[in-house]
Amino acid sequence: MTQTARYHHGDLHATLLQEANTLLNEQGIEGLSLRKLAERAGVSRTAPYHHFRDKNALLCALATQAFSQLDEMINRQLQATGSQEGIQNFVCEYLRFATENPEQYELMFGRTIWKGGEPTDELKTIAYRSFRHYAERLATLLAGRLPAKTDSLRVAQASWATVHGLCRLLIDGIYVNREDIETVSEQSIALIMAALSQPSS
Amino acid sequence: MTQTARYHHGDLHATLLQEANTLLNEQGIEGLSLRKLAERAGVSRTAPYHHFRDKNALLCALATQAFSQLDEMINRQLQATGSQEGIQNFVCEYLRFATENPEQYELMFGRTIWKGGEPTDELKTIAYRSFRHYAERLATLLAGRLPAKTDSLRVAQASWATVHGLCRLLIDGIYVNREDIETVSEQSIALIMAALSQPSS
DNA sequence: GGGTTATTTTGACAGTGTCAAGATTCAGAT
DNA sequence: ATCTGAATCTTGACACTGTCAAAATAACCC
Repeated sequence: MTQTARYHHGDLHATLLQEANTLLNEQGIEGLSLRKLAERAGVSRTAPYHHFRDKNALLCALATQAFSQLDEMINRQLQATGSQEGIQNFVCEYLRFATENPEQYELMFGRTIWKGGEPTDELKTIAYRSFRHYAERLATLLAGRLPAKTDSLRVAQASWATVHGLCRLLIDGIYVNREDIETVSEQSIALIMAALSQPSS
Repeated sequence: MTQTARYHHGDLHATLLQEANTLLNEQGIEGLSLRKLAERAGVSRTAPYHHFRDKNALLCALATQAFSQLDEMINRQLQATGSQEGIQNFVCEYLRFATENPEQYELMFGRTIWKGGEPTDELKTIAYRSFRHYAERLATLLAGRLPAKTDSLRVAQASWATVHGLCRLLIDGIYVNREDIETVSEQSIALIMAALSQPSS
């Protein structure tokens, strides 16, 4: 009954998720090992295996959490307000999300989960839903302004890819200047929105 | 003097690079270990350390090779021909480069080298030079067609980020449909070029 | 031939994910 | 209250990984 050294931890599942998150932020994906994690939780090396089938399962759980934050941010930020400004703000917020939690972002979109170990159904669901929400909101914002042959889904994919690409260049350490990235995205949006102002093509 | 089982390998350095490349293509970065590599080269586990200081050094050498291919492709593909078509072809070729050698691309732009282990000076040089070549050629192609406030460097950064983002989504296994990616990039280019046709803004 | 240097080897160490077997505790039914 | 089965946790082990130290072997130059 004493709080130190009881056989059962009490709520290991939650503790693991929490501690894994701080370990992830501190040391990155590469530094996140199950053994370190177990030690931090004050538990044996194999104890986590009774709460997560795999290391992959743990990572997927973390990524799922992060995606739900992102999804919430999308829905909050992309309300149908003034279009250009709204999009500008969203991108700004997206960049902040990625650069303030680079390791989480890497986990969410990195090959560790998506290519290496199979992503959970839960994760796939929320990830694709997040993008669908983005695409829907963006379509609403751009309604009637797209040239005839232009599919709004393609615009959503292209714009997401652009922001994602910028984030990766920054996060992976290839491009370092955060401010530049911001002006790049601003100019891109301005350019495209200028193109969309003119009807048809 | 017999070709089997002589103490000195003869040209281990080159053999290592070559074998590392095939191992990379077969099993990906995660599957590329120095020990497997050494075994394939028919040599002891620590032999490679006399030709490459680190595993990181080996990876950087591989990436440098790949970047020189990319650089060559850029210079070949982006000759000052008809602008829209030329850019279209370049993007197409870039996508091919990335999707046909996904592991090389991952190595070139991935965090393993850029964030994890410090990139070699040689690698940094050729990587940045490749981008500079791209930016210069693109600036030539778009000369006089950009709106007043638009910096051609920013356009280069944004467009590279877009294609890079698409490649990563594909390579990391997040987005799977290769053909979609192609139409996305085509539509993006068409949209932007349409915007650039109108003078000023 | 002798000595220096380059190359390769074996041995070792600290890490990693994960499986198998045993120990301990909890919860529900009798 | 006690027995029983399930949940939880632990120790031991295995096959990997990168990398260092020290010894062995070959090449090369004078």
